[in-house]
Amino acid sequence: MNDPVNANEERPDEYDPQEVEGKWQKRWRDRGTNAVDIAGASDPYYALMMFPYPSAEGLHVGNLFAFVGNDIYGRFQRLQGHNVFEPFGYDAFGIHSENYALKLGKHPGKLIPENIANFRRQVERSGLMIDWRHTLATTDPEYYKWTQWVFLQLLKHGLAYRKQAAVNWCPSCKTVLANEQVIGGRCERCQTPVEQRLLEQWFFRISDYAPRLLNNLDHLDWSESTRTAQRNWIGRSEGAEILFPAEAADAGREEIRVFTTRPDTIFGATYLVLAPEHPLVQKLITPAQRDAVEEYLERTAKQDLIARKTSTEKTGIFTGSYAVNPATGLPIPVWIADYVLMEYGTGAIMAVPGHDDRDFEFAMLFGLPIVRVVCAEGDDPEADFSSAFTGSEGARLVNSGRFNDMTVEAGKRAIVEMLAEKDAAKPAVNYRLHDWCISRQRYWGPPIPIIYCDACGAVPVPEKDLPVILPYVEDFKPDDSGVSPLARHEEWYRVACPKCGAMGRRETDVSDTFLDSAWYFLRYPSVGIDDVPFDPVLTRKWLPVDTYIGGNEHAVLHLLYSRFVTMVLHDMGHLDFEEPYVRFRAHGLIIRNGAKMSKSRGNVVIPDEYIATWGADAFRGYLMFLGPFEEGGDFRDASISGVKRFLDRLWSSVVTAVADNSSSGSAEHSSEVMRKLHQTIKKVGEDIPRLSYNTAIAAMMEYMNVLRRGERKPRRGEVAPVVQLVAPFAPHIAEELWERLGHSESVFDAGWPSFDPALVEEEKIELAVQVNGKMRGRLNVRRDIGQDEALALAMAEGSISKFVNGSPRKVVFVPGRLLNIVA
RNA sequence: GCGGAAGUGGCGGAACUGGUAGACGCGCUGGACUUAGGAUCCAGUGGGGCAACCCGUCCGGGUUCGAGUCCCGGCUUUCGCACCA
Repeated sequence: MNDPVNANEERPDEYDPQEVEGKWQKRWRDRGTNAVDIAGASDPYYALMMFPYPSAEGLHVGNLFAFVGNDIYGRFQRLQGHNVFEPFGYDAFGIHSENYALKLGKHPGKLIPENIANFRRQVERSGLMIDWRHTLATTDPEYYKWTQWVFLQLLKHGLAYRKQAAVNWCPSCKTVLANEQVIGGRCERCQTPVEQRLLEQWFFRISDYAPRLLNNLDHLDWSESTRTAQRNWIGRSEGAEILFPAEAADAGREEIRVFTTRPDTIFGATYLVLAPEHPLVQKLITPAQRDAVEEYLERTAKQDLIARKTSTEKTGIFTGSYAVNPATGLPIPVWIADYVLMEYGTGAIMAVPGHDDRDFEFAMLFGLPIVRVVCAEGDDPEADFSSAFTGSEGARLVNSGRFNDMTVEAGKRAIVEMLAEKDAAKPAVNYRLHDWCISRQRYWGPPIPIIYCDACGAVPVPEKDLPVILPYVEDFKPDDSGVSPLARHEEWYRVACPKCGAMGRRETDVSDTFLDSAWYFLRYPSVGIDDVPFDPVLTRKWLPVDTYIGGNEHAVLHLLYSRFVTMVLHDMGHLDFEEPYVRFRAHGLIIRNGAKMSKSRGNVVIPDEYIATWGADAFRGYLMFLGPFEEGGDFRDASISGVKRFLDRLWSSVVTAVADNSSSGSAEHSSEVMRKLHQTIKKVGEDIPRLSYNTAIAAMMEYMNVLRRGERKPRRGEVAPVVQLVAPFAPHIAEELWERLGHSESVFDAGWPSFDPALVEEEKIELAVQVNGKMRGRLNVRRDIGQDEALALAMAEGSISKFVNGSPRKVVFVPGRLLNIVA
């Protein structure tokens, strides 16, 4: 590796990143360069980055990649004249921190401040334009006081409720997980198979907001991939709810409600299936079947979610009862099977084995009848099945009485209409989105502000009594009792009921970390204000967030929850907007050796050593030059040197220009250099808003190549604008060079250079000449050359005209670009 | 299985609405300056051919004067979701 310190000893004016960066970081602190006038800003711009969980390992390149990408954007907006607010904070509660503390045998309350201090050091060393007066940590009582307040607002408006529910339980983390934290039946954090448990939990009614959360997506300026992920997660399905009359085991009449997206296939519904947890199950078991069914129910109840959700083989049992298919009037058996989920739809389905893969598999296994009711064009309606036919395009209904020959779409409408007349069906919409379980049986989170009283029930802690402080306890290790470690601390949870004064008991669960992060962006401008969570005036000035940049791993978790909380606060009148982020861009992932960075793979890159070797500016530039910001890239340190060389050359060009006093002022400029300069200003200014950072850097490199290959030394006017262009990427060197160019103010207050559109256009161009679409030559001509003249010039070239036999049949001319002679 | 994104030199990647494929960088080759260089500077660098030229953007078709870009079919990689009725 090269050694900038030694190099510096030999040549005093050599670029020494450590010295330059240290100098400017200190000066930014001393001068308050990055501080924003929150109350007085006239042109506010809120450039938000996702706040990190302050891990003990410190900031890794994945974090830094995202932060730098946002910082460049923010600094660019500032150079455009905006008052840019770029705050930073810490998502410091949660299982991450707690598990790590447990591993070390330390208290998270001690560990987190150390980690935060380390993060801050790293972030400052990286040169981010952070206003440190507006930092926050979710673990700060001054912050989580308002997290608890948010919970109380939802409770007050009936959007928080408590229910006993089968929840995802991670036996390793010993806690309940949200559906979003279960990946493929396993715990998101430790990959342990998740089990089912019944616990009393607090839920938020996010499913009530499903339609709005879905519909608003159409109008948000967000990365398409993120919007698609949210749409899929919300999972809207349109169909019908259909009633199947059934006779219970005791001869009573029952109705089984099913949800289907394919009402057109009802003539093929040859049996019904209930989820094992379905409330009608007991009523439908006939005496003859009782033992077998009870045995089955017991077996499925014990089974953990992973076995149930990922098992490929179907299991099930006949109840002994029959229901009536309202379309055919025929009796069909009612089965129980665990492939039907109680959480979705009505917990019961009409099985159409001819046209659903799962039903087909089940019917084959248990010998249930399979009827074809939809037929692709040209297929034989009476042919045997080898698999379910699930297609619909161009298909027609068959074996469906008077609906025969209808298309699938027409059949859907007609059949629901027919059944609706008998009150046996109605159109229905279902969402996959479930209510948000926010209870966590852990220690390291904000206590849920509820007090249970024998007389009054669940009583909210009065807002004036917030925060409910998380007590410092040494004994915070979770156990598998299903209750929080706080439930072992009677001195904490025993408290008077706020309503009646009788002795009550605090809720001992804490809330989900995602609640902490669901509203943090509202707090930043108001940090330091302690009587409201977010000041109405400041909020109106700064929010919603102008640009949010973050990882797509939060496409459905954090981004959906924060949209929900914002909508709720809007509906309550606390906010005058209902979407928190006007513009969201997902950045790519930095991988190493083709794999995602992770501690277990041992391929995590810590920025510190790179910054120590190359400087923050070169490292920032390298991260951005790696590939398109929205796609990420493979980290390989080999090519950092390219960016460093570019900065070295910029440095020496400016130093040379400054030293050469003779050329200051209005010296004549080479027109080639000036043209390239103006083209570069234009390109960089267009690329940054598109987050096309890699091509912006390439453009600056190109310009520097033109400049240094020129006949004479670079002059001020040729280098000063580059210092401004490079400033968002490499802020320290830019400040230093800007100062050396004789400016006393920060380069970030110097504005963005403008370009002369007339200068951007080349007057001489290379016109591409093709014959029959094949490249045959290039003509160096005036930009505004006409077709006839170009053709004449082309035909005069022997190397071109030799491909043209006789006179051209056709000539295609694209002015300024290309001439194609079709012979 | 469903959904998203993507396949371009030795490598990372450029190429806005179809119009000069390979910008920029790494690496590599040669040269200069040097006691030396893993520093710096200069030149070259998709493949084939002495050359004229020919071939080249995952594969196969198609549209077009012209396709990396558009259409149809297939393959591969990758990231989400996954018995959602």
